[in-house]
Amino acid sequence: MRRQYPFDLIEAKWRRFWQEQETFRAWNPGEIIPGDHPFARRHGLAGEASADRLPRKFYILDMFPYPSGAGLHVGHPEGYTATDILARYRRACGCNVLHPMGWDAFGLPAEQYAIRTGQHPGRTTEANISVFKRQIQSLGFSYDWSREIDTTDAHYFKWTQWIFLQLYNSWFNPATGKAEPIDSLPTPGEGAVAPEALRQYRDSRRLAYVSDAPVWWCEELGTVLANEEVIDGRSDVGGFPVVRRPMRQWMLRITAYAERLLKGLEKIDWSESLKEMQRNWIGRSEGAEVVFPLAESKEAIMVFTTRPDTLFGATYMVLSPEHKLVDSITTDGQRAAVCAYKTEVARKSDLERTELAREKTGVFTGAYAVNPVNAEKIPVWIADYVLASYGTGAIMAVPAHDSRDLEFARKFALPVRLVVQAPDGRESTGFLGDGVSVNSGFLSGLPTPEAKERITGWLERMGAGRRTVNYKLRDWLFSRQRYWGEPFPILWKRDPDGNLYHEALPESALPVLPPALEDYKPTRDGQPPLARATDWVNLPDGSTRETNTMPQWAGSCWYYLRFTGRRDDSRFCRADAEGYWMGSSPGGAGVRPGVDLYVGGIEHAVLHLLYSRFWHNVLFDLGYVSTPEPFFKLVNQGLILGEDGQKMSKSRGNVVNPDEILREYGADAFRLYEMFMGPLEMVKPWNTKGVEGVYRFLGRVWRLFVDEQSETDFEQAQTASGQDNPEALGRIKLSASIRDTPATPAQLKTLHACIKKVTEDLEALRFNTAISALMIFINEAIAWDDKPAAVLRDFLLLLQPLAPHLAEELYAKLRGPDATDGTMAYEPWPKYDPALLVEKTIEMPVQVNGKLRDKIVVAAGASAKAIEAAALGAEKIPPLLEGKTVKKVIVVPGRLVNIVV
RNA sequence: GCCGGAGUGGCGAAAUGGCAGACGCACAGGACUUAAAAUCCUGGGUCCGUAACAGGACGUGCGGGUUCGAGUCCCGCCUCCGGCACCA
Repeated sequence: MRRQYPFDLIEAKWRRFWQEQETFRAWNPGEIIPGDHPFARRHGLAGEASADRLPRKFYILDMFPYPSGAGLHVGHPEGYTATDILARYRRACGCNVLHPMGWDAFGLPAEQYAIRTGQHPGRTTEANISVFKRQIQSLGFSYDWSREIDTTDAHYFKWTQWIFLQLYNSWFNPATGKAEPIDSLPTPGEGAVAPEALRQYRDSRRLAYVSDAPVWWCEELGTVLANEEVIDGRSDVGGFPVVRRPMRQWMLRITAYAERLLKGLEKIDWSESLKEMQRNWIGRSEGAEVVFPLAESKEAIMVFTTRPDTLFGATYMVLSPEHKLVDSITTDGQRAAVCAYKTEVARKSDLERTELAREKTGVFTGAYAVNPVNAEKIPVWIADYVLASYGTGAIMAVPAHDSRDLEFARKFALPVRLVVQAPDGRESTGFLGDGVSVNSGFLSGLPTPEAKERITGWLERMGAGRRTVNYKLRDWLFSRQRYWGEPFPILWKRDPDGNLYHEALPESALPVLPPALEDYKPTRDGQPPLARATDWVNLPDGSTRETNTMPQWAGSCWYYLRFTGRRDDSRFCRADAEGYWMGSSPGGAGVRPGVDLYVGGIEHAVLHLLYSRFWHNVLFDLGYVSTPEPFFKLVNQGLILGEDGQKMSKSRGNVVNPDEILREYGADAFRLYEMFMGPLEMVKPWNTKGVEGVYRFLGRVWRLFVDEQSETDFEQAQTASGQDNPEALGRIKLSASIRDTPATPAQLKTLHACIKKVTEDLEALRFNTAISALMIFINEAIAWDDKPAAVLRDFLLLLQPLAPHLAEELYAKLRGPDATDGTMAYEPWPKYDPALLVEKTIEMPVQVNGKLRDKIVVAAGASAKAIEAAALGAEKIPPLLEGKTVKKVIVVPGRLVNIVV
């Protein structure tokens, strides 16, 4: 295929220009803006600008990538192109745009590579970053590179460690619903408390705490994982089996924020599906805790239920096999069976345990509990369908109205008692919804919601239970047994009695750098690799360093805050910069709280997006940030599939490398195609033929502007010299058909229809239809004999966000050699004039009984009556009405006429 | 099972309740060319029909409904994609 236009020279030229001129540098309040910067010229803002003088801010953020060794694939630039178009559009609209990029570089692949090669992961990370950066820059994105971040850079992770210290030094005060300094935690009881007891009490309340509870251990990866990283009993990364195992680990108390994380969703502009995923993960359910005393002992079983109204229907109870009461309540007669069952359950993997099709299993403990509502003695079983990790690890079983309990009751011949009548009056076992209580003593006759109220009140008065809310969300397991992550700023010490305790390092000790290691390999027993660096671990005073590292998510929890400034070793971010860019300080009307637009993949729905909201809430409570939510509007770009419609993967061999596309068609065509494929949020297959389509469009734009002869001369000179000479681009002349002539009404209409459509589509992120509007303009304009320069100039302004290199080159030609400004990036966005779009005459379809039969042409302002008359008189209409009576004529002026017979 | 999202030509797709298929790909025909590529022009949902032009019927996953009028709204299904799942 013949080259459509010299995109390689044009694109290289403008990328260099933007870089050298710092065209896309974003300006913070208080910074000195050079007078010759196009931003200063546009806004008349040379010199120092305070926040209230700067224009309205717009913060457009991409989820920063993990720089893998494989380089960029075509999925990365999809979101980046969308955000770049918006960033350029907002600049043209007059906003101060923050559009940064960085590297989320701690993580497993670099470490695994280090294990194989013995090379320090920092070196591979550096190499990968430079590949990613070159690829990303080759697409002409308007990032402010002066704010680049690398999470593995000590200047950055110093502040990740610092935020950990803030978590460590805080507790969640339920009375205020906020995080507060740990020093403010009231001491328990009266009078003086022993230092040892006080320390333990505080440690049990910190937002970062140590726990010995069972955690997910992945032997293959040699580390523990968070709930969010385990999918169907396997690791999210690599798909290796994980097992439950008690280990001493650092946890973050995200559960304290469950309600806030839920509530916060109401105020932000995210897709309903994404919000729903977070809601499901948090898993709030309202219900009651009910206490069932045991018949033969002083102990009692606490259960959680969302259906306290069915208490009269509880015919047995079930403890999870791990429940702490199991051993003490089991009778001698049942002990052998219970032990055997527990052993069997412990042997099973979690995958097997949660196997859905599995038949229910369980064993009777021999014990009986007393139903508080009717003093009935009901048997206590253990079964693995009750999970230790949810609620209280015990349930009251109401087989008539719970499908799992029913299955279990049928298998073990336990009684089933109906206590809810369906709204249609039927009484049926297995009815799960709301109805009316029956066979339920003082609840009988009450609709379910009222019955719930009544019984909960009764339980509270009797001291047998209380209203409560339960969450599926678990605390965040925050430590990993890996090398390539942030070390914890924590020391372990022993008190005079020999008890081990932890202590935070002071801020002055940050950053805590990881030690040099020969061997990065994780261990099979969970001993972190850092423990091998004995010189690093052991301090002269006898204390030892924490050897776990933070998970990959730590660095990405707050990077968007770091972007609000440039490198600053004295604080995690400046309050004035944070206030301006996160939108809490003056910056014009309509400023949104948080990042204005955040674009990234859906895969982080319950990982990064939940974790960073949690950190942000804590930082907000502690007064370090000014908004409660980090990301105001969030959009997930859809996956790009291979040409075969399958997910791109190395093994399928359907991966498309952007470098090849760029070489063949250039960055502008690549950007345009990624956006033209379809709506941003949809899943869509790649088709390289489609790139040719938009490439041809750019060729048409080029040929519309340039003089054919001068371009032919240019091409021949290039071929003759055998090398690409960027200077020669200047010899290509504008087409003689472009003149400073006034535009005809038809030309203006074409232009303003295009302005309207592109403006509306960019506002709504409909890039595919914005591009088709540009195509329609070119298809018409290419036929014009005289091309008014002013019209084409506005067209280039519309093209600039989407295909910036070509637009800049043609704009420079149009402006002529005397023009002073080097870039069009800050030229004001064109406005459309609705008056120019008004038609003098309108063609309207005429339907008979809803079927299109004819068309009429009427004056734009024609009355309904006149339109009706014209429709009835239209050529093809009278024959169709013959012998029939017209019942009604619907006239929608400007739209259509429908004659009903 | 539950919660989201989607289903429109050969393909990617477009359509404030108002002419279904804009724009693009692929395809076919033509112009230019010694030829090809590139470019430019033309065509196109399906079926019936005609020498041709006309003309007609059907058509947005399926079945109903509301409406003068439904791809769009409502009810009931089917299929695909994503997420959650013995969560009491």
